[in-house]
Amino acid sequence: MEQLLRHQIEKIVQLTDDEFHLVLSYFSFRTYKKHQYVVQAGDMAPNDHFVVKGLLKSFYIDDDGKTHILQFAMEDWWISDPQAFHNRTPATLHVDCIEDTDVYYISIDSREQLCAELQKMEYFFLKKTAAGYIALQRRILSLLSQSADERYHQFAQLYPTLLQRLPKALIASYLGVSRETLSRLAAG
Amino acid sequence: MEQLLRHQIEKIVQLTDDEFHLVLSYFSFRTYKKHQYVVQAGDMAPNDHFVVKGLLKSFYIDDDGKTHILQFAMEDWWISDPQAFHNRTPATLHVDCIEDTDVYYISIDSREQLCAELQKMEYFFLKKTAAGYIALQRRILSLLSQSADERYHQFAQLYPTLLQRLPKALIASYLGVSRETLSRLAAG
DNA sequence: AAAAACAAGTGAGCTATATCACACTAACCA
DNA sequence: TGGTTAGTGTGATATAGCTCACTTGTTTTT
Repeated sequence: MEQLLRHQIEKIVQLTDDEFHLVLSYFSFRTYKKHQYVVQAGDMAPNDHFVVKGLLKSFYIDDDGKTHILQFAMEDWWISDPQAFHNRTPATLHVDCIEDTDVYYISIDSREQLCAELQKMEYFFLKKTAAGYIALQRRILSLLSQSADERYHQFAQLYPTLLQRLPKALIASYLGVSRETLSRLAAG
Repeated sequence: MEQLLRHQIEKIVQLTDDEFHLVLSYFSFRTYKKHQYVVQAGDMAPNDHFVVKGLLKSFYIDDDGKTHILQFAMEDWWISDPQAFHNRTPATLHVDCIEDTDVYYISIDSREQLCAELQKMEYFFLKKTAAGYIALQRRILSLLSQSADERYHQFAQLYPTLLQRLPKALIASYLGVSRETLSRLAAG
């Protein structure tokens, strides 16, 4: 379970056993039930969460009360309200659990202490954030250039696991398509 | 001119004169003419560019030959093909100049050496990348939840300078709207 | 075991935005 | 300095995707 986190870090920087135990000491572990909220808009949300088991989503509720999904996170992924996390401001997003979920989480303060103590962890977080940035640019490009149908099929190809584990209505909300339209696309 | 770069860094970390000269020694300076390419899709593009003067765009050309603008950059902004930069792979985006432009640029290798030598610069780049990530999330949200009209007026409010300096067709491409539709929105 | 809530599909009509076509003006450059 | 190209506006028509309304099957909940 810890190994999942260690393995993820070691894709980018190598750690001795002692170093990994230092890293781990800055994290906490927690369990959530399906439907439980991890972050609520309006509250402070100073933690970033590494998913060990389960499935979550982060989403925004707009002025018309419509829900828009920004991110899913399953095993080996991270999730938070990044703005609330980095700027220490109240959350504007919600994060909740689609399945029973286990996470390791770390506060922004702990993360900065950890990076000060173990320099290569700052390199790790920099690489991780840059990779996230690139992924978001790709998603913007797909929203700008692809039809609903193309986006759906690309999603299906890219995340076959999520396709199975998620209700279609959530995928629709992530892709920026209505439930009904996605249902018609999925058929063809 | 150097001061612009120094000032931007010092919004996040403080530097002594010696430290700033060290930082600057890792950058190079270059001038571009309007219409000149800074990055061409297919080429290696290992540099990130800090704009001292001028205006640029990064864009993707899709399979139908349509252009989609990912980013503009004017004074005090950074621009690159992030994927090509971070992963040292050939570019998939183009970057070119909308006006005559001056930049300081740094290669990924130089940046990593600089961070190894001056730890707080790694903190600076981490913060900068995180801020960029948050901005992209906001843009995704606006693509998911807002109408063309709302996106245009939000852009106009957020970037009044760009509104004046850019041809409307480029703004349309950035917002994911046709030139004609944007022209009709701009009127109302 | 019944009732309620969730998930998925589908028809009918509507609307925001795209596309195509043309006109006009201003800016650039040979 | 006159010809070409860039920028903008606007009408007419087409269409992808939305909304609303209903059905049916499947999990949860009690």
